[in-house]
Amino acid sequence: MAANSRLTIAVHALAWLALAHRRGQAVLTSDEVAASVLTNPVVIRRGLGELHRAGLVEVRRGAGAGWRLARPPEQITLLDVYEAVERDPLFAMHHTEPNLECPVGRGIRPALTGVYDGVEQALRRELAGTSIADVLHRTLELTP
Amino acid sequence: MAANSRLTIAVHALAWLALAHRRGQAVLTSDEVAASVLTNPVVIRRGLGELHRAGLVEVRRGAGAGWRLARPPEQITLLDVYEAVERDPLFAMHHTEPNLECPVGRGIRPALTGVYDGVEQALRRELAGTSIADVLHRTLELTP
DNA sequence: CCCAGCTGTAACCATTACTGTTACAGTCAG
DNA sequence: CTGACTGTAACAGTAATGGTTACAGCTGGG
Repeated sequence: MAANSRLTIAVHALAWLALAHRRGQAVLTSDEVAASVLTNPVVIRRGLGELHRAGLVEVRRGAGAGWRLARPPEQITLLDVYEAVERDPLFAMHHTEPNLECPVGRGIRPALTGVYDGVEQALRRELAGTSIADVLHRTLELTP
Repeated sequence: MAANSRLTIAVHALAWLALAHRRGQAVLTSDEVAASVLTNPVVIRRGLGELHRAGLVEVRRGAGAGWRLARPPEQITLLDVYEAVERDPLFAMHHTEPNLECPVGRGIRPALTGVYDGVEQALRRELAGTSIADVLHRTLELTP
């Protein structure tokens, strides 16, 4: 499925913002986040930009600029993050329309749409059950 | 996520095999399946090849060759198909290992692995609840 | 009011996956 | 033996991703 790491990068950045805030550091620059994720700052700015558009983080420009969470980490779920960074549906339909003269070709798309919708709902329910605060908690728990 | 249509193609092919069998046609060639999906027969042979490796379909070679379901469509779930055609996990980790000197970089991977596993389990449960027979039923229901 | 320091974004590259296509060797029922 | 079909390699076009450089735009603090 050519899985991407955007959700991982975004959650990592948010958890790092949450921890920094708890430690008294109001904002982090894209360079500072990139130093934890170990990637290029532009990749971080792109990812945090999507989260900003979704209202999950705030950004200050100019001197003393940087990023911070727009609301407490308990109130940001992985579903919020998923919706912010993921555009495509889980499963794609046929690239070209199937043969409508075949009974299967005619009815398969709406039938699959129903099933796929159910799967996406299940995935969303699961993602909604975990917050950035939960992730941070488990992260620190695992590395004493 | 660069979603692909392999699951869709595979389910379409299986539903078509199930219907053809019900109509008295023992096997279908890749050309016949391709005519319903409207794609190249090689694409079908590739897809059905994966299903064959997973034991979901049987194939006969030589003259009078073709494909058929290895077991009744009620006993083939979309989870079976998903596992046969999808290799990558739903969400990828960082491409490069994060900074282990950062507490978040150190613990984020196992923390996310736990969450991602839960999501995949939810997705699998959902897929396991639908069989090829169900899909065929809904397909024909929607196109009288 | 200016400037250092940072964001936002365009542009480009290498890599990879997917779909579609041609070609051809291997297989086997009749 | 042969025709019909499978299995698979090889290749092309398209697209997404992650990484990188470059640079215009913004703004708090001096």
